[in-house]
Amino acid sequence: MKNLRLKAARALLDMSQKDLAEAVQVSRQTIHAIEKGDYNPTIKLCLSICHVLGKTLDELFWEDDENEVE
Amino acid sequence: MKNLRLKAARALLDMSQKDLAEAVQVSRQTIHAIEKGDYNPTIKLCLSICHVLGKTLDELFWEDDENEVE
DNA sequence: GCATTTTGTCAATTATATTTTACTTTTTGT
DNA sequence: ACAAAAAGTAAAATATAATTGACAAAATGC
Repeated sequence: MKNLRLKAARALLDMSQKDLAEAVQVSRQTIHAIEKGDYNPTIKLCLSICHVLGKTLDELFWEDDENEVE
Repeated sequence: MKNLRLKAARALLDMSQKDLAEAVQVSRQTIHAIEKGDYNPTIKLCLSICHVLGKTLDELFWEDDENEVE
């Protein structure tokens, strides 16, 4: 359920969870929870994250079995 | 803000709001609100809708100014 | 090894997505 | 024109996304 693509995209820009959280104006815990796969963010937040990380929805949030863990 | 692509994709399959609502197990009002653009659904619900309608997240929920009204 | 940053985690609160019921307005078919 | 289905709308209740604060564990740099 982990979103490793999000983690990777963030790493590619050398951003910490805190950096991303501030960029999209949510709490650090929210970013952590999304990466961990604990719960489902709103589409609005997903879009904000995509814009900051320079990715599309399909690239970060489309789910095929290839891109997930656990 | 209206999501006309969702409406169109639904029309293409000859599904009513009620049909789609039942297929993704939410209320008809939720589908209506999403099409109207009133609020932001969760990514999980967006993914369910995509699967039922045979579209990707980018096709239905990516926002460039081309695809929206008002 | 030590200090600092980053990440992981938890509980309690707040904001908001979603439901339910109910009613009105449009659309569609005959 | 009429009936039936579909779509639009609204208020109150419920479920859950997101916040906040605080602390522990792991990673990074010196």
